[in-house]
Amino acid sequence: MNAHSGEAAQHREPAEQHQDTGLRARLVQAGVELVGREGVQALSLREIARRAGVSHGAPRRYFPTHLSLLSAIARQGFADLAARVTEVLGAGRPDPRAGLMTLARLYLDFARTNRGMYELMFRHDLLESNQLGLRETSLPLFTVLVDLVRQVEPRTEIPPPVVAGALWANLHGIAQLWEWGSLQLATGADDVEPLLRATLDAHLGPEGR
Amino acid sequence: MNAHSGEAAQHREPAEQHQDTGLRARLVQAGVELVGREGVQALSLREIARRAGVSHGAPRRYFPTHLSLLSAIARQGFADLAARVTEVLGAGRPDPRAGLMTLARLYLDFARTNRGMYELMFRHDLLESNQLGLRETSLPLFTVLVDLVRQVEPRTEIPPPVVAGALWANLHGIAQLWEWGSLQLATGADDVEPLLRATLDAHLGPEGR
DNA sequence: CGCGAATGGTAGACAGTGTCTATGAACGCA
DNA sequence: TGCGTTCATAGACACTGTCTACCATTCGCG
Repeated sequence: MNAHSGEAAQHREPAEQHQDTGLRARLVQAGVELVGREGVQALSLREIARRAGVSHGAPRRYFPTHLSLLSAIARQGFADLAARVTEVLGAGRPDPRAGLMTLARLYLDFARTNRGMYELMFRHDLLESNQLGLRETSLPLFTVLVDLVRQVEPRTEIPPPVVAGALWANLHGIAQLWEWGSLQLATGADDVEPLLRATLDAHLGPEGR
Repeated sequence: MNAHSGEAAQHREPAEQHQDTGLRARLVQAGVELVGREGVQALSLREIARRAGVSHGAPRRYFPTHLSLLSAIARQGFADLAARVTEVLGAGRPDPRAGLMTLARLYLDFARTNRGMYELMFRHDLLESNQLGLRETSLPLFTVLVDLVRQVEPRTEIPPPVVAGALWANLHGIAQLWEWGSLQLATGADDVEPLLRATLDAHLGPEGR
């Protein structure tokens, strides 16, 4: 990520996460807070600039277009998600099956508690999808998923990347349809947990196996 | 100014599906064509009005807001999808498993060939989600899915609606991530078919079973 | 020290958007 | 004939993203 070593530290701040006073970082920060508080539709360029305390023309020096600013905000979201994953999975994790369950729950939880950000992260019409550094941010996450799948089921005719892809798509679909309310309406459920267990059982085989 | 001289709307029209000259239908029609040709972002209220040959204020009489017009367009999309499903599944139904495969393929094919419309149909920020008649349009489709699931696997501890919900979410996720290109990038595949088969096998048990 | 230049932000213009309101044309019906 | 309802037009308003002209610092370096 990053890709912008040139910008970051003019003053060599001691890397304490607090206040990178550069406007670039302030804009992203303002965008992150804004999307968290008011959702994607609040992320107009001018409003972000307002929250950052600058004029509407200021962001243009760092982000040539609105989409590039939104992309930077979304990139922050991917980074946060990845951080949570490594934080949770980094600690000793003997059982890959349990790890996958944790990962799945984490994914859905992230989508639920960061609605706006999650929506932004998958609104390809708002992002520079084909730009370097965006999908690449979510790729290592996917390899983590593939590795876990490979561990939990080393022998099957279906290649682990395909299983992982199907599982990811399933989680993504659940996150989206659940937030939308469609799944509640369709299945009559009010808790996503059974759906989640059914999904993991489906892709990985039943728990006991 | 014109728009009225050449247009006398009361000339009989034999109810053949052709040209319901009412402005309301013309606007929806124009929107459907527009989203099919140029995508969701082309669906501005003023552009739709332009394509329908009326002023930008005209739609307001039939659709109080932009979202209500977009909702009507999306509703047309749901209707088209439902029509395709009943058309394909309506004929002799020998094997529910094959029926589900057909349904799944149809779903993905619809999403692929009607990208803009499919995107619109699930852009809840562009639709009056809690309005009557929208999610209800997709509900019968879901019951069809549940019925097929119930037939193919009558005994399992997981309730058929849950299996159907997970399957639907999976298809939706695949459609979305595939169209975005994420799944191709992640799995390295260039054909969605293996993913589709793996998904059905996962939720319904392996083919032979 | 001094001065040109680069850096980083402001402010205004422009076309486009959704919504609202005032206006007016055409028609049905008494 | 005249009135009222229906239906579309046109303009205004507050936004939006982009572009461009303009300053104000600050820095490099003679």
